[in-house]
Amino acid sequence: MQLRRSDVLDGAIAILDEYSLADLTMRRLAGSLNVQPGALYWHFPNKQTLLGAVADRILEPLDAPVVAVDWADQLKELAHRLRDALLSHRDGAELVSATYASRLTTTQAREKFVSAALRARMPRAEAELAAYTLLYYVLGQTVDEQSRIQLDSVGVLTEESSPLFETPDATARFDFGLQLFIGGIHSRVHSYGR
Amino acid sequence: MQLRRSDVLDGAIAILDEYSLADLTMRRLAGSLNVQPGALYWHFPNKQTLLGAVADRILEPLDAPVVAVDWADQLKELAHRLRDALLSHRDGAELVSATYASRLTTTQAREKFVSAALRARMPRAEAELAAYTLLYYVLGQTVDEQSRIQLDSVGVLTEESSPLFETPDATARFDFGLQLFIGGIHSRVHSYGR
DNA sequence: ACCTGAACACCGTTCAAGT
DNA sequence: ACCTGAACACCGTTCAAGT
Repeated sequence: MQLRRSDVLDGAIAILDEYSLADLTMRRLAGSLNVQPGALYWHFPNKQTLLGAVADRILEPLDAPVVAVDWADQLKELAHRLRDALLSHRDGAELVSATYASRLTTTQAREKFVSAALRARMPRAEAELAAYTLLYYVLGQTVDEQSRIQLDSVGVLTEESSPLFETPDATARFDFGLQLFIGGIHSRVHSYGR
Repeated sequence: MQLRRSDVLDGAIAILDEYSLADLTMRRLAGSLNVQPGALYWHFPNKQTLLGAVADRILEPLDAPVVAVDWADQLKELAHRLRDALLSHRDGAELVSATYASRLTTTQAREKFVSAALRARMPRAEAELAAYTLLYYVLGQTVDEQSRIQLDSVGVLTEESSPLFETPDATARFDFGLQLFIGGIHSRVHSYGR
Protein backbone atom coordinates (compact mmCIF):
# COMPACT_ATOMS: atom_id res chain seq x y z
CA MET A 1 0.00 0.00 0.00
CA GLN A 2 2.44 2.62 -1.19
CA LEU A 3 1.85 6.22 -0.36
CA ARG A 4 1.66 8.38 -3.44
CA ARG A 5 2.22 12.07 -3.67
CA SER A 6 -1.39 12.60 -4.64
CA ASP A 7 -2.58 10.61 -1.61
CA VAL A 8 -0.76 13.05 0.60
CA LEU A 9 -2.47 15.96 -1.11
CA ASP A 10 -5.86 14.27 -0.84
CA GLY A 11 -5.27 13.78 2.86
CA ALA A 12 -4.24 17.40 3.27
CA ILE A 13 -7.37 18.65 1.54
CA ALA A 14 -9.49 16.34 3.69
CA ILE A 15 -8.04 17.74 6.92
CA LEU A 16 -8.50 21.25 5.60
CA ASP A 17 -12.16 20.69 4.80
CA GLU A 18 -13.06 18.75 7.93
CA TYR A 19 -11.01 20.78 10.38
CA SER A 20 -8.98 23.87 9.47
CA LEU A 21 -5.66 25.18 8.26
CA ALA A 22 -4.42 25.29 11.85
CA ASP A 23 -5.08 21.57 12.13
CA LEU A 24 -3.20 20.80 8.97
CA THR A 25 0.07 19.79 10.62
CA MET A 26 2.60 17.36 9.24
CA ARG A 27 2.06 15.07 12.22
CA ARG A 28 -1.71 15.11 11.99
CA LEU A 29 -1.56 14.54 8.25
CA ALA A 30 0.85 11.64 8.70
CA GLY A 31 -1.46 10.18 11.34
CA SER A 32 -4.47 10.35 9.05
CA LEU A 33 -2.47 8.49 6.41
CA ASN A 34 -1.31 5.87 8.91
CA VAL A 35 2.28 6.74 8.40
CA GLN A 36 5.12 8.25 10.44
CA PRO A 37 5.70 12.02 10.13
CA GLY A 38 9.06 11.45 8.54
CA ALA A 39 7.46 9.58 5.66
CA LEU A 40 5.99 12.82 4.31
CA TYR A 41 9.48 14.16 3.83
CA TRP A 42 10.24 11.62 1.21
CA HIS A 43 7.42 13.05 -0.92
CA PHE A 44 7.83 16.74 -0.09
CA PRO A 45 10.97 18.56 1.02
CA ASN A 46 9.08 20.59 3.63
CA LYS A 47 5.69 21.80 4.77
CA GLN A 48 5.79 24.98 2.75
CA THR A 49 6.20 23.04 -0.48
CA LEU A 50 3.35 20.75 0.48
CA LEU A 51 1.09 23.72 1.16
CA GLY A 52 2.09 25.16 -2.18
CA ALA A 53 0.95 21.97 -3.87
CA VAL A 54 -2.33 22.10 -1.96
CA ALA A 55 -2.78 25.69 -3.12
CA ASP A 56 -2.25 24.58 -6.72
CA ARG A 57 -4.94 21.95 -6.23
CA ILE A 58 -7.35 24.53 -4.92
CA LEU A 59 -6.71 26.77 -7.89
CA GLU A 60 -7.12 24.03 -10.49
CA PRO A 61 -10.64 25.17 -11.49
CA LEU A 62 -9.00 28.25 -12.96
CA ASP A 63 -7.37 26.16 -15.64
CA ALA A 64 -10.66 25.88 -17.54
CA PRO A 65 -10.78 28.22 -20.53
CA VAL A 66 -12.44 31.60 -20.19
CA VAL A 67 -15.79 31.71 -21.97
CA ALA A 68 -16.47 35.46 -21.93
CA VAL A 69 -15.20 37.50 -24.86
CA ASP A 70 -15.47 41.08 -23.66
CA TRP A 71 -12.49 42.02 -21.51
CA ALA A 72 -14.62 43.27 -18.65
CA ASP A 73 -16.67 40.09 -18.66
CA GLN A 74 -13.47 38.07 -18.76
CA LEU A 75 -12.15 39.85 -15.71
CA LYS A 76 -15.45 39.33 -13.90
CA GLU A 77 -15.51 35.68 -14.82
CA LEU A 78 -11.94 35.13 -13.68
CA ALA A 79 -12.40 37.02 -10.45
CA HIS A 80 -15.51 35.03 -9.61
CA ARG A 81 -13.90 31.75 -10.46
CA LEU A 82 -10.96 32.60 -8.26
CA ARG A 83 -13.26 33.55 -5.39
CA ASP A 84 -15.35 30.41 -5.86
CA ALA A 85 -12.28 28.22 -5.88
CA LEU A 86 -11.01 29.80 -2.68
CA LEU A 87 -14.36 29.51 -0.94
CA SER A 88 -14.83 25.88 -1.87
CA HIS A 89 -12.36 24.71 0.77
CA ARG A 90 -12.26 25.79 4.38
CA ASP A 91 -9.54 28.39 4.90
CA GLY A 92 -8.83 28.13 1.18
CA ALA A 93 -8.34 31.87 0.80
CA GLU A 94 -6.02 32.06 3.78
CA LEU A 95 -3.98 29.11 2.62
CA VAL A 96 -3.57 30.47 -0.88
CA SER A 97 -2.67 33.96 0.19
CA ALA A 98 -0.25 32.63 2.78
CA THR A 99 1.58 30.36 0.36
CA TYR A 100 1.34 32.70 -2.60
CA ALA A 101 3.37 35.49 -1.05
CA SER A 102 5.20 35.80 -4.30
CA ARG A 103 3.84 32.72 -5.98
CA LEU A 104 0.86 34.32 -7.66
CA THR A 105 3.63 35.63 -9.78
CA THR A 106 4.40 32.21 -11.10
CA THR A 107 0.91 30.93 -11.48
CA GLN A 108 -0.71 30.77 -14.85
CA ALA A 109 -3.93 32.07 -13.38
CA ARG A 110 -2.22 35.42 -13.23
CA GLU A 111 -1.51 35.15 -16.94
CA LYS A 112 -5.22 34.96 -17.64
CA PHE A 113 -5.88 38.15 -15.79
CA VAL A 114 -3.12 39.80 -17.76
CA SER A 115 -4.60 38.58 -21.04
CA ALA A 116 -7.96 40.07 -20.20
CA ALA A 117 -6.34 43.39 -19.34
CA LEU A 118 -4.45 43.33 -22.62
CA ARG A 119 -7.75 42.90 -24.40
CA ALA A 120 -8.81 46.17 -22.81
CA ARG A 121 -6.03 47.71 -24.90
CA MET A 122 -3.68 48.31 -22.04
CA PRO A 123 0.04 48.21 -22.68
CA ARG A 124 1.62 45.03 -21.34
CA ALA A 125 3.38 46.69 -18.39
CA GLU A 126 0.15 48.25 -17.22
CA ALA A 127 -1.82 45.08 -17.79
CA GLU A 128 0.56 43.22 -15.49
CA LEU A 129 0.16 45.78 -12.76
CA ALA A 130 -3.58 45.84 -13.20
CA ALA A 131 -3.68 42.06 -12.88
CA TYR A 132 -1.84 42.21 -9.58
CA THR A 133 -4.14 44.91 -8.33
CA LEU A 134 -7.16 42.78 -9.03
CA LEU A 135 -5.57 39.70 -7.50
CA TYR A 136 -4.79 41.54 -4.29
CA TYR A 137 -8.36 42.68 -4.10
CA VAL A 138 -9.87 39.26 -4.70
CA LEU A 139 -7.56 37.58 -2.20
CA GLY A 140 -8.01 40.20 0.50
CA GLN A 141 -11.74 40.38 0.12
CA THR A 142 -12.14 36.61 0.07
CA VAL A 143 -9.89 35.99 3.05
CA ASP A 144 -11.99 38.47 4.96
CA GLU A 145 -15.25 37.00 3.78
CA GLN A 146 -14.19 33.48 4.65
CA SER A 147 -12.87 34.39 8.08
CA ARG A 148 -16.17 36.06 8.82
CA ILE A 149 -17.99 32.90 7.81
CA GLN A 150 -15.87 31.02 10.32
CA LEU A 151 -16.40 33.53 13.12
CA ASP A 152 -20.08 33.61 12.32
CA SER A 153 -20.49 29.88 12.56
CA VAL A 154 -18.87 29.99 15.98
CA GLY A 155 -21.21 32.82 16.89
CA VAL A 156 -18.49 35.28 17.80
CA LEU A 157 -19.81 38.08 15.63
CA THR A 158 -22.28 40.57 16.98
CA GLU A 159 -24.02 43.01 14.70
CA GLU A 160 -21.89 45.71 16.24
CA SER A 161 -18.64 44.00 15.37
CA SER A 162 -19.68 43.35 11.77
CA PRO A 163 -20.65 46.81 10.57
CA LEU A 164 -21.40 45.50 7.12
CA PHE A 165 -24.44 43.57 8.22
CA GLU A 166 -26.68 46.09 6.54
CA THR A 167 -25.09 45.63 3.14
CA PRO A 168 -26.44 42.98 0.82
CA ASP A 169 -24.85 39.60 0.44
CA ALA A 170 -21.16 38.93 0.15
CA THR A 171 -21.35 38.38 -3.59
CA ALA A 172 -22.86 41.80 -4.16
CA ARG A 173 -20.10 43.37 -2.08
CA PHE A 174 -17.54 41.46 -4.06
CA ASP A 175 -19.06 42.70 -7.29
CA PHE A 176 -18.96 46.26 -6.08
CA GLY A 177 -15.18 46.23 -5.67
CA LEU A 178 -14.83 44.38 -8.92
CA GLN A 179 -16.86 47.01 -10.70
CA LEU A 180 -14.81 49.76 -9.14
CA PHE A 181 -11.72 48.13 -10.50
CA ILE A 182 -13.15 47.67 -13.98
CA GLY A 183 -14.28 51.27 -14.02
CA GLY A 184 -10.72 52.19 -13.16
CA ILE A 185 -9.33 50.29 -16.11
CA HIS A 186 -11.97 51.78 -18.32
CA SER A 187 -11.15 55.36 -17.45
CA ARG A 188 -7.45 54.64 -17.66
CA VAL A 189 -7.75 53.22 -21.15
CA HIS A 190 -9.93 56.11 -22.24
CA SER A 191 -7.34 58.60 -21.04
CA TYR A 192 -4.81 57.30 -23.56
CA GLY A 193 -6.37 59.31 -26.37
CA ARG A 194 -6.19 62.54 -24.43
CA MET B 1 12.30 46.47 37.71
CA GLN B 2 8.67 45.81 36.93
CA LEU B 3 7.69 44.74 33.47
CA ARG B 4 5.18 47.07 31.93
CA ARG B 5 2.82 46.32 29.10
CA SER B 6 4.59 48.84 26.93
CA ASP B 7 7.97 47.23 27.64
CA VAL B 8 6.62 44.00 26.23
CA LEU B 9 5.49 45.79 23.09
CA ASP B 10 8.84 47.55 22.75
CA GLY B 11 10.58 44.20 23.03
CA ALA B 12 8.29 42.68 20.42
CA ILE B 13 8.96 45.49 17.96
CA ALA B 14 12.68 45.12 18.58
CA ILE B 15 12.63 41.41 17.74
CA LEU B 16 10.53 42.13 14.69
CA ASP B 17 12.97 44.72 13.37
CA GLU B 18 16.18 42.86 14.19
CA TYR B 19 14.98 39.40 13.22
CA SER B 20 11.57 38.61 11.75
CA LEU B 21 7.96 37.77 12.47
CA ALA B 22 8.87 34.08 12.59
CA ASP B 23 11.34 34.83 15.38
CA LEU B 24 8.78 36.72 17.38
CA THR B 25 7.83 33.87 19.72
CA MET B 26 6.58 34.23 23.25
CA ARG B 27 9.62 32.38 24.55
CA ARG B 28 12.11 34.45 22.62
CA LEU B 29 10.36 37.65 23.62
CA ALA B 30 10.37 36.58 27.27
CA GLY B 31 14.04 35.76 27.02
CA SER B 32 14.91 39.16 25.59
CA LEU B 33 13.07 40.75 28.51
CA ASN B 34 14.87 38.50 31.04
CA VAL B 35 11.66 36.99 32.19
CA GLN B 36 9.99 33.59 32.14
CA PRO B 37 7.55 32.90 29.27
CA GLY B 38 4.65 32.67 31.67
CA ALA B 39 5.20 36.26 32.78
CA LEU B 40 3.92 37.54 29.45
CA TYR B 41 0.58 35.96 30.14
CA TRP B 42 0.00 38.28 33.03
CA HIS B 43 0.12 41.22 30.61
CA PHE B 44 -1.55 39.65 27.59
CA PRO B 45 -4.10 36.84 27.52
CA ASN B 46 -2.44 35.19 24.52
CA LYS B 47 -0.10 35.70 21.61
CA GLN B 48 -2.78 36.79 19.20
CA THR B 49 -3.76 39.69 21.46
CA LEU B 50 -0.13 40.69 21.81
CA LEU B 51 0.32 40.70 18.05
CA GLY B 52 -2.81 42.79 17.73
CA ALA B 53 -1.29 45.37 20.07
CA VAL B 54 1.92 45.33 18.04
CA ALA B 55 -0.14 45.90 14.91
CA ASP B 56 -1.81 48.89 16.54
CA ARG B 57 1.62 50.29 17.33
CA ILE B 58 2.71 49.92 13.75
CA LEU B 59 -0.38 51.72 12.54
CA GLU B 60 -0.06 54.63 14.97
CA PRO B 61 1.33 57.00 12.31
CA LEU B 62 -2.10 56.88 10.71
CA ASP B 63 -3.59 58.75 13.64
CA ALA B 64 -2.11 62.02 12.43
CA PRO B 65 -4.73 64.23 10.75
CA VAL B 66 -5.07 64.17 6.99
CA VAL B 67 -3.69 67.29 5.38
CA ALA B 68 -5.06 66.93 1.85
CA VAL B 69 -8.45 68.42 1.10
CA ASP B 70 -9.43 66.92 -2.23
CA TRP B 71 -10.90 63.43 -1.76
CA ALA B 72 -8.54 61.84 -4.26
CA ASP B 73 -5.53 63.43 -2.60
CA GLN B 74 -6.82 62.30 0.77
CA LEU B 75 -7.05 58.74 -0.43
CA LYS B 76 -3.56 58.90 -1.91
CA GLU B 77 -2.18 60.38 1.28
CA LEU B 78 -3.82 57.75 3.45
CA ALA B 79 -2.79 54.89 1.22
CA HIS B 80 0.81 56.07 1.20
CA ARG B 81 0.87 56.58 4.93
CA LEU B 82 -0.47 53.09 5.44
CA ARG B 83 2.13 51.64 3.12
CA ASP B 84 4.92 53.62 4.77
CA ALA B 85 3.84 52.51 8.22
CA LEU B 86 3.82 48.87 7.13
CA LEU B 87 7.19 49.12 5.44
CA SER B 88 8.85 50.79 8.41
CA HIS B 89 9.04 47.52 10.35
CA ARG B 90 10.31 44.22 9.05
CA ASP B 91 7.37 41.96 8.18
CA GLY B 92 5.09 44.81 9.20
CA ALA B 93 2.70 44.22 6.32
CA GLU B 94 2.52 40.51 6.99
CA LEU B 95 1.94 41.01 10.69
CA VAL B 96 -0.82 43.54 10.15
CA SER B 97 -2.64 41.57 7.52
CA ALA B 98 -2.34 38.40 9.58
CA THR B 99 -3.75 39.94 12.74
CA TYR B 100 -6.25 42.18 10.99
CA ALA B 101 -8.22 39.37 9.44
CA SER B 102 -11.35 41.15 10.48
CA ARG B 103 -9.72 43.81 12.63
CA LEU B 104 -9.30 46.42 9.94
CA THR B 105 -12.99 46.62 10.53
CA THR B 106 -12.49 47.97 13.99
CA THR B 107 -9.59 50.23 13.32
CA GLN B 108 -10.12 53.93 13.04
CA ALA B 109 -7.76 54.05 10.11
CA ARG B 110 -10.55 52.50 8.11
CA GLU B 111 -12.82 55.34 9.14
CA LYS B 112 -10.48 57.81 7.51
CA PHE B 113 -10.65 55.99 4.22
CA VAL B 114 -14.41 56.00 4.47
CA SER B 115 -14.46 59.75 5.15
CA ALA B 116 -12.42 60.42 2.05
CA ALA B 117 -14.76 58.30 -0.04
CA LEU B 118 -17.74 60.17 1.38
CA ARG B 119 -16.13 63.38 0.27
CA ALA B 120 -16.19 62.00 -3.24
CA ARG B 121 -19.98 62.12 -2.87
CA MET B 122 -20.43 58.40 -2.53
CA PRO B 123 -23.34 57.11 -0.47
CA ARG B 124 -22.17 55.75 2.90
CA ALA B 125 -22.72 52.08 2.04
CA GLU B 126 -20.62 52.42 -1.10
CA ALA B 127 -17.97 54.43 0.66
CA GLU B 128 -17.51 51.64 3.19
CA LEU B 129 -17.12 49.07 0.49
CA ALA B 130 -14.74 51.27 -1.45
CA ALA B 131 -12.64 51.73 1.69
CA TYR B 132 -12.32 47.99 2.10
CA THR B 133 -11.39 47.58 -1.52
CA LEU B 134 -8.57 50.05 -1.19
CA LEU B 135 -7.39 48.52 2.07
CA TYR B 136 -7.20 45.08 0.52
CA TYR B 137 -5.16 46.47 -2.30
CA VAL B 138 -2.71 48.33 -0.08
CA LEU B 139 -2.21 45.37 2.21
CA GLY B 140 -1.81 42.83 -0.57
CA GLN B 141 0.52 44.97 -2.58
CA THR B 142 2.64 45.89 0.41
CA VAL B 143 2.90 42.35 1.75
CA ASP B 144 4.12 41.33 -1.67
CA GLU B 145 6.53 44.22 -1.95
CA GLN B 146 7.98 43.57 1.48
CA SER B 147 8.36 39.84 0.99
CA ARG B 148 10.23 40.56 -2.21
CA ILE B 149 12.57 42.87 -0.34
CA GLN B 150 13.28 40.00 2.03
CA LEU B 151 13.86 37.45 -0.70
CA ASP B 152 15.98 39.94 -2.55
CA SER B 153 18.25 40.60 0.40
CA VAL B 154 18.78 36.87 0.73
CA GLY B 155 19.48 36.75 -2.99
CA VAL B 156 16.83 34.18 -3.81
CA LEU B 157 15.27 36.19 -6.59
CA THR B 158 16.48 35.83 -10.14
CA GLU B 159 15.30 38.21 -12.83
CA GLU B 160 13.26 35.39 -14.23
CA SER B 161 11.36 34.78 -11.02
CA SER B 162 10.56 38.44 -10.54
CA PRO B 163 8.89 39.35 -13.80
CA LEU B 164 8.30 42.90 -12.67
CA PHE B 165 11.93 43.79 -12.74
CA GLU B 166 11.41 45.86 -15.85
CA THR B 167 8.81 48.08 -14.25
CA PRO B 168 9.89 51.19 -12.41
CA ASP B 169 10.25 51.33 -8.67
CA ALA B 170 7.85 49.87 -6.17
CA THR B 171 6.34 53.23 -5.36
CA ALA B 172 5.40 53.84 -8.98
CA ARG B 173 3.77 50.43 -9.12
CA PHE B 174 1.91 51.19 -5.96
CA ASP B 175 0.70 54.47 -7.41
CA PHE B 176 -0.53 52.78 -10.53
CA GLY B 177 -2.94 50.55 -8.61
CA LEU B 178 -3.94 53.47 -6.48
CA GLN B 179 -4.73 55.53 -9.55
CA LEU B 180 -6.75 52.68 -11.02
CA PHE B 181 -8.80 52.61 -7.88
CA ILE B 182 -9.33 56.35 -7.81
CA GLY B 183 -10.35 56.30 -11.43
CA GLY B 184 -12.87 53.65 -10.50
CA ILE B 185 -14.42 55.81 -7.82
CA HIS B 186 -14.44 58.73 -10.18
CA SER B 187 -16.32 56.94 -12.91
CA ARG B 188 -18.68 55.41 -10.37
CA VAL B 189 -19.55 58.79 -8.90
CA HIS B 190 -20.02 60.27 -12.34
CA SER B 191 -22.45 57.53 -13.28
CA TYR B 192 -24.88 58.63 -10.56
CA GLY B 193 -26.25 61.42 -12.73
CA ARG B 194 -27.05 59.06 -15.58
C1' DA C 1 12.76 3.34 -3.39
C1' DC C 2 10.15 4.12 0.49
C1' DC C 3 9.29 4.14 5.30
C1' DT C 4 10.08 3.52 10.60
C1' DG C 5 11.87 4.86 15.12
C1' DA C 6 13.64 7.94 17.58
C1' DA C 7 15.53 11.90 18.47
C1' DC C 8 16.49 17.31 18.28
C1' DA C 9 15.22 21.75 18.99
C1' DC C 10 11.76 24.12 19.40
C1' DC C 11 6.52 26.04 20.21
C1' DG C 12 2.06 28.36 23.12
C1' DT C 13 -0.21 27.97 27.32
C1' DT C 14 -1.36 26.83 32.21
C1' DC C 15 -0.89 27.04 37.01
C1' DA C 16 0.60 26.10 41.70
C1' DA C 17 3.71 28.36 44.33
C1' DG C 18 6.56 32.09 45.65
C1' DT C 19 7.43 37.29 46.84
C1' DA D 1 0.01 42.40 41.94
C1' DC D 2 3.39 40.28 39.43
C1' DC D 3 6.47 36.61 38.39
C1' DT D 4 8.97 31.82 38.69
C1' DG D 5 9.38 26.88 37.92
C1' DA D 6 7.88 23.33 35.91
C1' DA D 7 5.05 20.94 33.42
C1' DC D 8 1.57 19.64 29.33
C1' DA D 9 0.62 18.88 24.83
C1' DC D 10 2.04 19.84 20.99
C1' DC D 11 5.16 21.43 16.55
C1' DG D 12 8.63 20.78 11.90
C1' DT D 13 12.56 18.41 10.54
C1' DT D 14 16.46 15.04 10.33
C1' DC D 15 18.49 10.71 9.79
C1' DA D 16 20.35 6.16 10.75
C1' DA D 17 18.42 1.94 10.12
C1' DG D 18 15.25 -1.25 8.28
C1' DT D 19 12.67 -3.60 4.16
